[in-house]
Amino acid sequence: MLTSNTEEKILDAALRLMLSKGYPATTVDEICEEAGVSKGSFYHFFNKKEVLGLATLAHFYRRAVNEMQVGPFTQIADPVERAFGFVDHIEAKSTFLWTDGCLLGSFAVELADTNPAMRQEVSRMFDQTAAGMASMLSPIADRDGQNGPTASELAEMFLAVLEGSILLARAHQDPERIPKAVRRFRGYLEQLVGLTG
Amino acid sequence: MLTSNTEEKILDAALRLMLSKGYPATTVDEICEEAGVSKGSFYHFFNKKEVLGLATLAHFYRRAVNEMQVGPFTQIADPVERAFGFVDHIEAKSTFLWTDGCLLGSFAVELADTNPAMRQEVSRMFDQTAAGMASMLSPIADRDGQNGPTASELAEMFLAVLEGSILLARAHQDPERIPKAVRRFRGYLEQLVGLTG
DNA sequence: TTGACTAGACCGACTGGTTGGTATAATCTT
DNA sequence: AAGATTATACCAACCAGTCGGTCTAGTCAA
Repeated sequence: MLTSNTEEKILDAALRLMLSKGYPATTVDEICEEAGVSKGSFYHFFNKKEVLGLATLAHFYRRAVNEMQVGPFTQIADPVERAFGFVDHIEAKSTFLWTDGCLLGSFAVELADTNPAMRQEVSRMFDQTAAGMASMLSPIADRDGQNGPTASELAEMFLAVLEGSILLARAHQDPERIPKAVRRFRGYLEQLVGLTG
Repeated sequence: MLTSNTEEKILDAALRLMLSKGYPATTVDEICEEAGVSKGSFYHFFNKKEVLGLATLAHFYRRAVNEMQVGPFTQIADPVERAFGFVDHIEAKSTFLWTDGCLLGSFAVELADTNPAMRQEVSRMFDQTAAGMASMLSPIADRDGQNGPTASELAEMFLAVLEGSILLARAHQDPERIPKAVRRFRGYLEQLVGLTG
């Protein structure tokens, strides 16, 4: 193999553990044990725990972005219907993506005050995600006159509903709360287009 | 003095540190230093770190519940107007309450998988808060026929928007996102009553 | 009033175990 | 051989929690 799979085993183990216990509570020794890799190997690939943290964040984000962007909704011609198709797609993928939590949210909660580099990276990823959502939802915002929310406001609200419901789902040990929250947000969007349509 | 203020100094320091860095990353030594208290005193009042964690959670929750329940909106006679007054009150208090984060949310993210007692307590507090919100918002749900969301669904959505926006505000270091999210949620409620009113 | 006694508040040195990180040697792969 | 990779032993710093003991305020008998 061109690139050894040790690095990926470490990333997968780190992702699992950090989602479950958070960044500070996840120890390097634990990651090595979970990945079936020695500590020497670990520090060969990641010279600091923080480097692994950023790599794990990117690992999670790449996967999530891909899952969110690839779906049948991309084939829908009508912009408004495509927007709703996008929301339905998020709903369908939500438990698979976030049953164990969202690493962006976890890092935001745990590291925003103490680790500027990590906070900035999370902020950048949230902005990028919101921008993608805004472009998908803009047909709905456009149909709703001047008084309604803008596309980026809709995206920000969607993100907040998602992150909030992921958090509540963890607190209640009930992953189904995430798709339910997405569906309720869809109801809000339906009202928006219903007002003028 | 009948009861020393050492216990409260410890609780205040613990709240500040745990909001900023999270539970696992906050050390007992650090709390003692921040509170200006010796380690012996700490373990005189709290025999385990987990006991302090639960006490700090209760400390935060008591304060938040009080801030949320006491406000001019309680004087409004019309139920629907009172519901909107409640949302406005949350908006007004939101930066004061959650600029540094929400301990329920932090603990949910960090401890849901590893500390069952803590997770259950957070879950209970969220349920109680949602119940209070549901009773405030039920006049809006009632006015919106059978197809619309129930009062408890509105409350769950409000909670998700709040926790989600608190998280995003931390990620972006922009506390103003919280009241903005609350106002957008208010817009959603306005649409709900506008449909049949 | 005074002195013996008690209970709870408080102190800081200490311990056993864990942490992130390093040094060094062995083992693959080409 | 030679660089890339992996394994093991190890370190200083730090962690939660313990321990023996001091201090202070109050109680109560004489």
